[in-house]
Amino acid sequence: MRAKRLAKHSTSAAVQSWFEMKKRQQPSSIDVAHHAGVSQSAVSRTFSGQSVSDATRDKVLRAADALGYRPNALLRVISQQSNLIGVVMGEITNPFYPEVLEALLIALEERGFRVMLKHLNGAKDADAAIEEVLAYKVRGIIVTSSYLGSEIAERCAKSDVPVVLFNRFIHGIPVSAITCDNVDAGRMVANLFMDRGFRRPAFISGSPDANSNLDRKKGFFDRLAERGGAAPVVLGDEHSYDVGAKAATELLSWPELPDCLFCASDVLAFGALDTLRAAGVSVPGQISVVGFDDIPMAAWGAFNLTTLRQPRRRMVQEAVDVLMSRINGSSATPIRLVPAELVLRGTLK
Amino acid sequence: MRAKRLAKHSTSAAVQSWFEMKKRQQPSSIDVAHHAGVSQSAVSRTFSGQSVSDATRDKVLRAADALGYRPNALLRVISQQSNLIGVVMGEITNPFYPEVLEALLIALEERGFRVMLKHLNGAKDADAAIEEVLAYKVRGIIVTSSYLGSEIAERCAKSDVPVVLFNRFIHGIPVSAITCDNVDAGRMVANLFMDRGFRRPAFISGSPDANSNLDRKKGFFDRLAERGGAAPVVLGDEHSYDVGAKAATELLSWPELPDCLFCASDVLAFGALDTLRAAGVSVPGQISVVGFDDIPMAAWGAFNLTTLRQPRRRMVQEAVDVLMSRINGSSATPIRLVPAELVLRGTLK
DNA sequence: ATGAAAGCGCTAACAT
DNA sequence: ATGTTAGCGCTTTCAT
Repeated sequence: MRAKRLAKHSTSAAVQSWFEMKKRQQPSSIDVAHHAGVSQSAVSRTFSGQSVSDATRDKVLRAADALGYRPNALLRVISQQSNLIGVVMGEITNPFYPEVLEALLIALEERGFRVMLKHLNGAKDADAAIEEVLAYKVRGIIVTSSYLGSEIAERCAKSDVPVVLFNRFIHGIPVSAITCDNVDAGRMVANLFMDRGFRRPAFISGSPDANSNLDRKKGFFDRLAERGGAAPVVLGDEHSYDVGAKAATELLSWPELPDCLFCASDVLAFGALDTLRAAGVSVPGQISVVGFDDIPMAAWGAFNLTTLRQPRRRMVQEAVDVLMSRINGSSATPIRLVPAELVLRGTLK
Repeated sequence: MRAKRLAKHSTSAAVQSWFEMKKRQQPSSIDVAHHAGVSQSAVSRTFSGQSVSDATRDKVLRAADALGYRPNALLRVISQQSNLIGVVMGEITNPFYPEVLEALLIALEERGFRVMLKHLNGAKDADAAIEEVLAYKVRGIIVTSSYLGSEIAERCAKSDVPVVLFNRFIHGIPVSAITCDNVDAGRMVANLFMDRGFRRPAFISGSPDANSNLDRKKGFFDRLAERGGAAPVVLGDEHSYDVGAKAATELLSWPELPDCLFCASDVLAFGALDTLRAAGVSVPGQISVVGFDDIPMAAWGAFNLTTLRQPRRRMVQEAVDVLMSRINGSSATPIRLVPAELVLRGTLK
């Protein structure tokens, strides 16, 4: 009966290969049952922690051990529900995200879930990535990408598996989101610059497709305008050290150097800082620099960067909490804006 | 019939809740078949890309769309083989690993596999983590942890799913491994220091449990001894910026500063560099510093660190290749030592 | 406490 | 080309 699935591999003559292949097969609960001289359900009960007599349990465990049996955890997806969570993540090499990923893994595994990780390459394949993950009957999805388009979000909303957006929110559709209050953070930086009396602001931007980046920019620009500040120079188009460095090089060719610089992420700021300093510009003497994220490196002596901290741990905690309550039946799809925290360090005069 | 599984949730009176719950269920191929007026196998064939008439395919797709049906990709684990790969990874926040993870994800997804990611918290739960992943009937496992003990490796060898170790190798058991030739790299650094005429070497160590760390140290120490160099001072016990900084602080209190410093990882070197420079020590004027890994930050202006590059891409490529050949039936369990490459930058005199 | 038997959603033989 | 019928390895009734 079990040999049936082997039929296609074994010719009628090659009887002994049966045994070979049988050995290769992972043993099933039936095999264990036979070996132990009990019913298959006894095996199942033993491993799912139900009431079994000590004698039976003992026989089962002994047989399982002998055969190297391990219950197939995936099969719970049939009789019960899956305990898989899909995590779709872009920009893994931006130091902000490994921190997030680690926290997510810990929080989810702690609650008995396993994670299927899908890599996102820019904005374009977000759609396919989510479809893909959905095919594995995950119990929920966490998408950490600021590139997410709203069409995809709508598709998420249509699917009956709860989706939580991390670092991106979209109003008007029933999808939860946890994100730093980027607009407000941008305003904070504008206020900071105005309060200190700076006159010539500049902004180094991340990807123009990234929502978080746009929000930071918007808050910054709007608030400057409200307070009658000058419109900032804009440079950059991606979150990377090299882009920050290139933007700073461009700044240096300006007739007049800006006196304050807001970078949409810490990595951008690092590139700018290194370039400015290499050119003999004093930071913060001649120009103040503010970053965003507060990744661990921002605190390092080489940078000592004033920045806006995204409270990662808290954001992850909230994201997981929201996902859990949706999995447990809640239909609420809250959008949580977590305030960024200003971290004053040496790059601000 | 399908309502059966709902029985436990619905009381005999609450007939209408049946419908409610039915809506919540993900539709099955049978539902689609009914809706389309075809057999269930027609649905299966449509989605597994077998020969179906255009008319049937059309009916099926239309029905599937109406019902929001999506074939359950996990179930292939039953009739066929799983396409899941377990990736077990520690130290995710060490910048070396996100690079590795990204490359792994891309390579594996490219070949049609999905990854289940398990976080490893130090050495202690490696055993449980691997067991856990094994329970999901993954097709193969990649373990990236230099903390791996040989007992666990043996357990991997016993399991019939192929395991590839990344950054750790163990002789004498049938488990493949891809790792940088750490011993040789350590020797390279020793040679470098001796060639340049340094006399007072120091070494900042990562975790004493980490095999890669020990190998680097061994190669370094052995070669120094062979060439009649002084035995180095040893500091540190973990791969982190703070440990590097603390170690450097200790160095500074020495009566005589070492003239060359080998750090077992780039992050250690960064901490040491920042601390030394902050104390007014000239690098490389008074002391030369060499790191390990060549993570992207090592090339940044702030550090410009001389280091040993681990050829990440190539290592990942090899790891995936070896895993694939094992999955495709090969029983060879090669151990590949990839040579590190010296990258000369500004911190070496 | 235990075994027999009926599914779970799908793929693959088999039959038409 | 299509439908029918067995399974896949497990969990869950249902008897005993």
